Amino acid sequence: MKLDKSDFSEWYNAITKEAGLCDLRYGIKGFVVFMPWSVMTMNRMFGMMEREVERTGHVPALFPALIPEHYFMKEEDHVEGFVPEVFWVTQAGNNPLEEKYGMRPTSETAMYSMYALWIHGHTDLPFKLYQRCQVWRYETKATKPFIRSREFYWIEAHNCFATREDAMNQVREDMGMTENVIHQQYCIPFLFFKRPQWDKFAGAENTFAADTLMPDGRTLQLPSTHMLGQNFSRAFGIKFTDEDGEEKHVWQTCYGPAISRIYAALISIHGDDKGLVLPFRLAPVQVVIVPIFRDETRDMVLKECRKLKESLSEDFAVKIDDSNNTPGYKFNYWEMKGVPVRLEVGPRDIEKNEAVLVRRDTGEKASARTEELKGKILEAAESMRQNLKKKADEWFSTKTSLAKDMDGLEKEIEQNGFVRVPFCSDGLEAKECADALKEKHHANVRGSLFGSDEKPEGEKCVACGKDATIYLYVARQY
RNA sequence: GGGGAAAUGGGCUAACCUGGCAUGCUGCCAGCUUUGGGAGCUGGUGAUCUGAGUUCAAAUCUCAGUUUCCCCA
Repeated sequence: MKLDKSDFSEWYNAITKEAGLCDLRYGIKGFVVFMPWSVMTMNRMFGMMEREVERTGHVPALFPALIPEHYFMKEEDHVEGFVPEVFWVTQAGNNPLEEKYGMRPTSETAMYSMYALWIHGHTDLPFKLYQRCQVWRYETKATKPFIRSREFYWIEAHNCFATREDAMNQVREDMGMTENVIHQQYCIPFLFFKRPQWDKFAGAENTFAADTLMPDGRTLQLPSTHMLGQNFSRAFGIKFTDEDGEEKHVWQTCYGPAISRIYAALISIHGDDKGLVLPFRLAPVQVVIVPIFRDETRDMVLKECRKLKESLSEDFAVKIDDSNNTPGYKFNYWEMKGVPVRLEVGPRDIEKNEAVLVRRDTGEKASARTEELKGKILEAAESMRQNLKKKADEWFSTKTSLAKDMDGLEKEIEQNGFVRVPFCSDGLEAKECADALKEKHHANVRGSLFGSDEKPEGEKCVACGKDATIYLYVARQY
């Protein structure tokens, strides 16, 4: 099987099949079977993200997957935004239900109906809860495994605070978690944008989203964190008595890293023409031992491999490939799977008390003394993490360009990536301008760069030509 | 949301135009054999997406459905 990443769409379809990540043959549109190799990595991703979420004071809970319609309808904007993509349960057994139940597309309305019962006083705050679950959305856009499907797997954290300021600090903490895990550990680069008003989460005051880029230059939204203000707390009656004895509505935030989608970015950004390249800590098999033997050396070599596996298993996920395939086949197979470290062990190595260590990212081979292997593997693991991150960051940093007018935008958007443009506003009144960009250039406004206070001076909006007040970033989008 | 293409053993595919025995590779199973970059031989296993229509006869023609892929919004 020949992979060619220069045709990303083909590469992506091929790798999901060849590396055994998912099976599209289930037969319901947008519903995909995730297979062990992807699930094992996503489990590790979940684990790291959950540790981070708990480190920052969140506790876990699990809410029902079904949401009664009347919960769903409480917050007006939320209804408008989400109802078109809800799957509804209308019948149980042979009996039609009196009230239909929505399969959660996100859990605000499920969780906040309970929050209203649980939160009473300021000592209950901050209130930080998360759950790991799957959600369902009736997507009308083209579905693609992991990138966009009608059922996906995520973590959602839902927090309540006494003040707007506390809530805004949570938004910043969410961004920090995203940096710590998704950038530092998954080695995926992104920019945080403040979404324009016409593209925020349904029911939120403001939405901040981490956008990465796929190899074809189109952007993919990773976690977003939302400043909900008091929209939901008013709709659901989540109130607390403050120190001053006054009853107030809580200020809320929510944060949603979609692990299955982040996985799509992970495999796409790091993969190459030989297959997946997995960061060491996310690999289901971190070290694969390939024994090399002839008939007469077979038993001896396998015995040494087992000894080696035993000595390394305490620290790493190790597998011996003792199948009857040839070494070349095994090399290609495990490279396709993205296993970070391969150890080749044959009679020549055993004689010298060594093993050949091969790292997946560079293909570099080096012999190492058996007793030094653990250290060498740890070294390679850290070096690969840094290398993957550096490579991805460097590529990503070249993918933002500038344009001052439509002609410039037309030219730059063809190179793909983000294009920074002067814009009249990011308020609702500028939606028409955004629609114009979408129509003319298939370019989506992603928002203003968070934390940047760059102001255009004397520049005109690329769409309407009025005085520009803000720089926005646009990109073609998944 | 609009348009196009496709669907044949587990995977890839031939046959489809011009209706009549379903081809090859790969995988899988068994045996032999083989191992420092995708080995070989022998035997075996396994398929026309679903439903309707036309016809003596449908993988092939017609219609509908489902799913997948591509392009546009």
